[in-house]
Amino acid sequence: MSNLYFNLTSSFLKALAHPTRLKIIERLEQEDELCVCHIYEDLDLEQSNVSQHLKVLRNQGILVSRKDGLKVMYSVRHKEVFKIIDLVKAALYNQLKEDQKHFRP
Amino acid sequence: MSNLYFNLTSSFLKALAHPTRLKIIERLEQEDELCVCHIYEDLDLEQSNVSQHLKVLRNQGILVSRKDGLKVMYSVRHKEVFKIIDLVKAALYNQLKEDQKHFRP
DNA sequence: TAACTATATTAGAATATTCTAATATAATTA
DNA sequence: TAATTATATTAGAATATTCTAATATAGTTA
Repeated sequence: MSNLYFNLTSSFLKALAHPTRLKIIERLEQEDELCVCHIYEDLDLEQSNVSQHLKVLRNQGILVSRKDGLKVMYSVRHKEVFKIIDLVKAALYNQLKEDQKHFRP
Repeated sequence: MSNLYFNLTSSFLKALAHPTRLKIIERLEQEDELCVCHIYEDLDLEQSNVSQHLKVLRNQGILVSRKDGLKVMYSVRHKEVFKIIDLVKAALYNQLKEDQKHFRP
């Protein structure tokens, strides 16, 4: 595999690798499409901070946005993203399950 | 989902999100188990740099190591990791394919 | 046990990420 | 058109990541 591939892949993963950005993506799995105002109210975060995180995700092609009057509506571009996060969750679950074994009383 | 879950997930993703660490994991998919010396020679990197990256991956539970004389052998702990990276690759591929459409001459 | 080999750790500089606070932009409505 | 609303951008401080170079540790062999 080429250097380009490793760089693109790590950039993609880096964009996902932040608690706030994962929360945004989770909300967008539940709601399909949300305006910025709903996202930062739901997550109880600063508007500018959420805007910055949304920019990271959109720049990486993970989210798309469209204007709707004053609002900007965001949504996940490709559903694969949800699958990736689910797999990470599964991997973490298996790791913790195995770690637990070594602590049996 | 809890804050703990988002933090664990983002830590896991962050550990994967580096070109060198992705290269290490790719080599370990081809070879199953490798000593540090083979890894840094293959990737043409500093020994201490590779040791640091291996530490990140092991701390996150992505790699495991065992001693074999002077050498330390590393391997991927759970194959799910390969699947995660493959899915990222697929997502990137689909994104690029779609981007391409908008540049048709 | 001294020298050697493989790996790990540390310090510190360079760079990148993240947040807050302030400000800018763009669309809407009075 | 002025005020309002929703979002984006910027500056800059705080923190985190990454690399190199030097050194430490641990196991092996002469």
